[in-house]
Amino acid sequence: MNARVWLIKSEPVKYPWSKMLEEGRTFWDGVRNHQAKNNLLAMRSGDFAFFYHSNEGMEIVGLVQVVQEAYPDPTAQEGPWVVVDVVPVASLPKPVGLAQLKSDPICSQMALVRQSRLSVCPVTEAEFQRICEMADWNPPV
DNA sequence: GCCAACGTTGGC
DNA sequence: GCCAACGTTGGC
Repeated sequence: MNARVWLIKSEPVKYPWSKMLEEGRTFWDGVRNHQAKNNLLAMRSGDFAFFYHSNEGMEIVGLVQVVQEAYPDPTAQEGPWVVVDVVPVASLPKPVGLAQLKSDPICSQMALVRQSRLSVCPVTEAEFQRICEMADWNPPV
């Protein structure tokens, strides 16, 4: 695939996957970390992102697609913060938990695992394939 | 509930 | 410019 793959985190208490499905489209706000912001800026329309539940659940539950590239965060008073717009693509048949990722030779090297506080991180092609496999899912790409 | 990782702030 | 103090995130 040409599109790149990312992973975005959300606490289910604040914005669960069920709400993403319900709303159909949202802007991804709240990023206040420069590394995460740079990742948002690097996203292109058509890129995909796994949707990860942090804190509670601690698992990848779905895939979204970027439909609007970075623009200023409407919820930020000031600063360089940006958001992107995403739409849900699919729920994973089997969510993939953090423990599973950690025990997998490919996925244990993920930015998600190595840098637990980074809320927007890149996913490699190999990691993407492996996660789809673990999720019992054939990506429509 | 605790703690590690890490970013930010402010004194010097 | 360094570093201690502190706040936040997120896993356990």
